[in-house]
Amino acid sequence: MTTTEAETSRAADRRAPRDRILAAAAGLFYREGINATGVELIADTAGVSKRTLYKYFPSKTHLVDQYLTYVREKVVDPRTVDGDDPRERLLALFAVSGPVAGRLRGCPFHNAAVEAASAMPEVTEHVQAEKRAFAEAVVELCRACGVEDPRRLGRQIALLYEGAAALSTSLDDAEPWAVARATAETLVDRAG
Amino acid sequence: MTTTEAETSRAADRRAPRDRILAAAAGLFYREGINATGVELIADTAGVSKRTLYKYFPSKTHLVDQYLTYVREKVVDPRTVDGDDPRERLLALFAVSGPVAGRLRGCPFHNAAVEAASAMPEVTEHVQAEKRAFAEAVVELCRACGVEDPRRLGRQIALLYEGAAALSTSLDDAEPWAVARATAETLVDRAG
DNA sequence: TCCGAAGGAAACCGATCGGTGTACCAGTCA
DNA sequence: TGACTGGTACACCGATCGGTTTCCTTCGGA
Repeated sequence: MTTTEAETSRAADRRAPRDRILAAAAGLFYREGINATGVELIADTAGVSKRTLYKYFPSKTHLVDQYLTYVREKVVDPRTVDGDDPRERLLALFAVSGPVAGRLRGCPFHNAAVEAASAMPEVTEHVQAEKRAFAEAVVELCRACGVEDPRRLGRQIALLYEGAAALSTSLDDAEPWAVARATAETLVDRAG
Repeated sequence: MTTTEAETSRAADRRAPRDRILAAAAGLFYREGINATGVELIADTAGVSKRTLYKYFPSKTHLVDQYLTYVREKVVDPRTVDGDDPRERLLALFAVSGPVAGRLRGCPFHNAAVEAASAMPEVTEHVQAEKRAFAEAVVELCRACGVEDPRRLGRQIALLYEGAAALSTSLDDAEPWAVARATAETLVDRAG
């Protein structure tokens, strides 16, 4: 008991702050935007002093970068979706991601790329790599469906995904996700 | 001669500054991002003093709003594309807009919505209205094509357009535009 | 020739940003 | 008990932002 407490407290106290900071940053960056979120607010939200934040993340840009890595593991990812039927796994991409209370904010990676613009080029590269990996995973999933031209279909699906994320944000309406799913269904069945 | 000179000089001197400011702001907002562009840089680029800029635009937010109005008239717009064949007019949407030297920056409206985020809610509304009008115009074009379900096809085309704009930005590659065009072609012919 | 409005240059303002430096405090181990 | 470690609280820094004000020049019209 005491040993367990000691262990967890040691381990938790050493790792918890970083995770709390990352979780706070993720929520704020995504909902409020990267440029609109100051490091002080992140620190306060995480229940941590600014000094500690800068101990774990040498700069805001590093924090943004780690945020993207962090969010990749939480977001609907073709490599993460499990199930037997590859067709179902493919279409599962178009389930509106998570219980999005309030405003739809679209793809966090694309948003980051837009906000980073010419500043923070490392963020731009990170997003680029992520999008490439995503498209490749979709192609792989299409290959598992046994369609004739998985590369072609995969790019189409990725395109629909991106369009749904973007348009649902601009319109603040989830309908594009449904349209995208229906269109993807059509394309998949046609390509079979 | 003198009257003409006097007239043009009067008219030009009174309207030129505003247009120059708007043009400068449009280029900078689009290429460098809205938040990353300061009003001082806009004024300098337009060859105008900050004082004059604030004479024509009472705040940066107003300038952003006018920028969106301004860019709508310059961007490929389904209501603007002329030609006889509605099918060709529809597919013309997917020509990469303009001679985009350097980085692809996607849809200026969507970018503005992302950058505005929770700040500048009037910009968000402006973008929302624009996207709705755009989608409606695409549906109208689909109706002119005589397809069975123009609403459905129109939303699909609008989705592909948005996806191409977003994905080409994230990947910094124009290929999504070609994929979108090809997919649109397939959908149009299928829906005929 | 004088006048008055318009505009340019630049200082200035308050706020906020990312990032540091410092002094203090709570546990832990010897 | 006493040093060490990691964290907090908070003032502080320089830079930059959106926006304002002041002073001065210019130039068209009576």
